[in-house]
Amino acid sequence: MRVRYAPSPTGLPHVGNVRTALFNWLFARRTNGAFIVRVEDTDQNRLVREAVAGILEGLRWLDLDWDEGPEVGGPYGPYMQSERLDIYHEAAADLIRRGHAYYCICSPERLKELRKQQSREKKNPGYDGKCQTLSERELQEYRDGGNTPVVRFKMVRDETISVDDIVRGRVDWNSNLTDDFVIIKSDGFPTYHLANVLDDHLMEITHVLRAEEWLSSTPRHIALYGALGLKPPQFGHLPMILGPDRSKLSKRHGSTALLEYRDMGYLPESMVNFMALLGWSLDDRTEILDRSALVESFSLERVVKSGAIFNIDKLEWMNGIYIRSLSPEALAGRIRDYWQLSPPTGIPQPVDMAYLCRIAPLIQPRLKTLVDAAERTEFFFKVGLDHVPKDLIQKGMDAESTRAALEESLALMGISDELGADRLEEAFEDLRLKLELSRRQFFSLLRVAITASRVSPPLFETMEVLGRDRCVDRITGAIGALRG
RNA sequence: GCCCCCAUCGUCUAGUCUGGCCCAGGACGCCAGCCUUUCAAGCUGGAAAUCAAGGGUUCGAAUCCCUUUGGGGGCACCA
Repeated sequence: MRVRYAPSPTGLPHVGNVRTALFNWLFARRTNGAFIVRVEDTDQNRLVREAVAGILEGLRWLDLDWDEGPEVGGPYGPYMQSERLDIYHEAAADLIRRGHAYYCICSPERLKELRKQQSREKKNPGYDGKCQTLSERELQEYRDGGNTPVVRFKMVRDETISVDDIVRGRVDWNSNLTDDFVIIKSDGFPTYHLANVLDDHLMEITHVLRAEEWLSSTPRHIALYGALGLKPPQFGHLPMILGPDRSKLSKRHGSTALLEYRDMGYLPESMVNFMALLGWSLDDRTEILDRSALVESFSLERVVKSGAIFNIDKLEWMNGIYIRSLSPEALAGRIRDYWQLSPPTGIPQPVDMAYLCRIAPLIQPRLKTLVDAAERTEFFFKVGLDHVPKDLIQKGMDAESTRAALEESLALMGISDELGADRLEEAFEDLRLKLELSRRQFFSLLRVAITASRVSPPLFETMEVLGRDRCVDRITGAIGALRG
């Protein structure tokens, strides 16, 4: 099996696009086939130079490796369509020679006028075939004027074109509903239809798995394969990914580009798992499937037909699952890498990895994304904390009793060595009984003293990781804040 | 306007081919409880779908047939 991902470098690919790439990749890996990346850069106007790099970076982030394509090459290259123009020209010339295509010199103005008239008359928009009867002399005159004609495919007439789509079953079209479409543009570049069909054949693609938006141009492709004397590949039109309003996903729906999700602190493994479940499922219960489980179980038979809304709440949940499945060291590594990508304001970089590895298990169950790591861990790194007296003073207490409790705590820390969480808890529990405070009162004020926040990871584990000196500093700071 | 695709909880989906195990299962989210020094996590429970609607076929239909409605995609010298 040979499948391909054929992005056009007009910008950063969005998640729908990448989901299609993922399904192709999964199918290739599942069947021990080949996954090919081919860049469809035939539109010179919309071309974005850095786009190819962004596309490949996205694939690498998700660890979707390609067997042939940019950077890795392969026996069917080049894999950039802009480097294959001769192939398209030759094929177009052959189609013209055999009467399947013809030159067209109609101006954009005439085509626009034609469409306007057609919509006025409530007829189907489409080229009327005027240039089918173009004479050699007219063509020559056009060229002498410094113009380059386009080439149109002479669409077959009075036929039923059908495809046996892998996910949709059989679909039929009346060939008369498709007009004579352009296959070579006036700038000499092929249109998608020609380039795509030719390359899929030349690269021996066996299965074309693409989004449903392509379904309606499939009759053109099949007609093209026919005129070229080629056997079409198998087609499978995948459901689309939709915005919350159920329309085709686009920029106006907010974050749609794949790499934005990396920037928002999502793990690539949760992206892969989540996207795989958009339009595919294993069974009636399995939600968590890592890449190897996906490769093992993916099948086109279980792809659904209807479009799916990208539900970020579920992604967030799944990201939490994957974060919790990491070892503390691995999580610390992810956080460090993420901070390298977008440095947090309150935490000096580079960060002490040994320390971060001890912090990691404390925040692990509390993270939804890697973004959360900064605010959750900031107090571990800060030198002077800003204690808010009103947060320090608990219900049923006043500044004086709070200060007294902190003084006692400070004394307790002062006499002890570095202690583990369990020993700390025992010691402070004894102190609490002596002070006749409730657990809520005492541990809450201690928590605020230690972290300058009412919310934190478990208190004594936090204190253990911070170490005696930092704890002493913080309690001292808290006492100072109460006085000021 | 024309062509094509699709239709199960708010969302992702299982079940549809091979009618009965489905007065519809799971997950996210939501609500409640438990755990608990905070916040999470975890555990338990709950609300949530007249299976888009209507008509058939059948002893029996989410599943088969017909019609309707709704949604989406496409109709470029864009992909």
